[in-house]
Amino acid sequence: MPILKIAVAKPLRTTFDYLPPADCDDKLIAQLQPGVRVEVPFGTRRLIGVLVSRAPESDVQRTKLKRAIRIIDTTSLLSKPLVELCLWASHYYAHPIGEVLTLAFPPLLRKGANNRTPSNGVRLTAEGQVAPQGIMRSPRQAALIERLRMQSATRATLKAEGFNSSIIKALIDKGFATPCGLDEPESVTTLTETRPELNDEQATAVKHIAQQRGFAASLLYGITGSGKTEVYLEAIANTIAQGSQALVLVPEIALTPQTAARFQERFGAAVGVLHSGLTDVQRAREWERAQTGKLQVLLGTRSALFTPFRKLGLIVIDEEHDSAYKQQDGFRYHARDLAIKRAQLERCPIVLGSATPSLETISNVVNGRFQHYRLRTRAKASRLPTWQITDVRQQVLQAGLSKQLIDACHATLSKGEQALLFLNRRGFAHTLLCHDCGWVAQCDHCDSRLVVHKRQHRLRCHHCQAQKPLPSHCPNCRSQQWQGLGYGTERAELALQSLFPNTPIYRIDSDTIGSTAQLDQVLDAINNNQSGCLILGTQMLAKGHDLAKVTLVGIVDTDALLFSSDFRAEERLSQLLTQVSGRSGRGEKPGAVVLQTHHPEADVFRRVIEQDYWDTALSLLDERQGSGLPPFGQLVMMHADSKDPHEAERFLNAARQTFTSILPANHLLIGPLPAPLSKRAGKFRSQLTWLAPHEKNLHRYTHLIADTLARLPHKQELAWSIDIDPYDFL
DNA sequence: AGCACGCCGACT
DNA sequence: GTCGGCGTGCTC
Repeated sequence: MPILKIAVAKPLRTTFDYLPPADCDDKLIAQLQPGVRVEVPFGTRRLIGVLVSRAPESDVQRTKLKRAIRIIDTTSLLSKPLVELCLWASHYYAHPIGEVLTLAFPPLLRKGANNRTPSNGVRLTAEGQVAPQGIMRSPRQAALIERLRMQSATRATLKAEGFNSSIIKALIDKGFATPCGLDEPESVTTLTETRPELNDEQATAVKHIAQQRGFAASLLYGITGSGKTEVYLEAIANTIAQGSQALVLVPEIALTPQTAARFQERFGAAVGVLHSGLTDVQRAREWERAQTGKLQVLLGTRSALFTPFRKLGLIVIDEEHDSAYKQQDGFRYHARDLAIKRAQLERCPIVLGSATPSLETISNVVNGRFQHYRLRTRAKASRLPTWQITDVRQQVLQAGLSKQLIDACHATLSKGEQALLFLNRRGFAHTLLCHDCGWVAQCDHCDSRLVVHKRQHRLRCHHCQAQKPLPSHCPNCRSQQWQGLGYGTERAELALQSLFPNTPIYRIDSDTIGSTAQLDQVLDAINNNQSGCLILGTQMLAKGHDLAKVTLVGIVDTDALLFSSDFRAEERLSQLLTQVSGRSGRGEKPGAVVLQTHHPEADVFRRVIEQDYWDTALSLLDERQGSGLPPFGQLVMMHADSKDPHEAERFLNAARQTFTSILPANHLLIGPLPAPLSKRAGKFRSQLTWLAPHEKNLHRYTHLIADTLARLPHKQELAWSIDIDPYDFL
């Protein structure tokens, strides 16, 4: 008796064995592909599961086996490489298989809804698949069955092949075929004539990518404004010309209507866009367009990686260094790393683009696994900015700004140009302090201070949802002598308004910008500004937005990153400084960067200014090698949290005991230590770090570790998770 | 994760 | 005497 191994969308790390539904014959079962959805009884409930594999026998006792209720899909809606990717990812990240496979379906289909609304296509049903003898006396119908067994087709196509609608109808009436939404691929409507003129470097990259057959990974390393997007567009055009589809991933914040418009201008209706703002119906539509081959280009964020394609011919990862590609909760995958795996499975090229590539990627270039194309020329012939480091020690700052920076702003504005001030902290002041007794406003649920948001008249925690009104007097001593410590963007904006009373000031942070459309609007307003303005913003500004009139960038305060315990802090700071400074001087005018710091002597500043990013990264990589940290070893982080102050640590301690006996001596266990924010949202958090040297069968240990954690007795309220290749240590 | 089974306190 | 608290263990 054949057995169906089914994954259900629950945090269970195994598949479950089922007997086929009662009304299915063996031939049909033998044809079922992995990825097919199956409804199954599970405990007391019914669930939609996904077929992972078939097996002749089961290890489970015969009496315990249940029958599946129904097979939902006759053919898998997920492509074969995508199913393989899910299985691989579940294994690599030690994440429950059912939850990974579920991610590959749009929400509408997870509940078992039928994919396609009946439309102009026809495909065989389960009964039609298994060569029914009964209709063989109708040769035309038999021929149509044979035809459809090759591939489903639209009615128009079938008609052209000589099958009139009465034959099709007869098959449908007998239940051998069913209508489905198999449209013809939409033609690429507008391959715009006004292609940008490519320079030699761009043309070389495009040419080489076009020559790649099968899997090949390339880094497109180009400074800001060097025209990476033109290379993407041209490479995609080549892919489409060969009848294949292209997938483009961008970080969440970079997926603005502006970005989408750029692809749509070039490829018209052949472009699909997946982002967080879509409704379930819209999402299912784009998914289906990719799956059936109706779209040629899919532009999306992280999760778009799990979209099925009919024929994937190219993957592009823009801003590949961006940490937004790493999912930070639940299924903690890295979309860039998985994209590389997917390209291998799809046997297609992948292009990673960045002005500041990650050390992982640079390492792959150095050891020859990745091709490397460098774009040195700035598109508009503008020069790199000049740097000025300002020592703010013992200086009296106004609005958090040094005299040098304020003067530079005045000079810039007087020329009618724009200045961008980068301040990576939201709100008014990061701490509310009572001047008379020293009382400080703390979050009740986290181990952190509340941030003053003056306009909203509230205190807000930036680590959980907690907020409360600003107190009128100190709860400790009744004093009303409040002091707000530190400058957030809100406070800086107010202060700037009095320093520059006649200058428009645009503040860009997650408090002022609610949607990508809104961001687009503000960016448009800035680009249309004629007489100079100030732009004040957080991280949101560091990304590749085009601000052509900015000639001065002020980096107000990044000193916190100098002392971060994160081993990637210096890499990140180098990337941040390079990216932010790249905002300066993108037009014809040269740019300047003013960097404020309490540690002007720090190595990282010298490197970023004197060397180009590549050399900085090579030095960092060298240092990384000595420590055995990624990419020279593998890091795994185990998190636990609980309302009980000690339970999480107790749990991880017990885990560590077991691991010590499992792991070889050259593996390093660190902790358990309190998480950097040891109390967050009312939970006490602890973490155990595992650093392993690279070896072929590392995942074997990973699974032993995950199984150990799953088996370890613990209180109900304790939650644990495992993070392979962690990015954030918060 | 759910959901059921299971053994101890305050209510119709 | 029962309703229900959430501890623990299973789901093919």
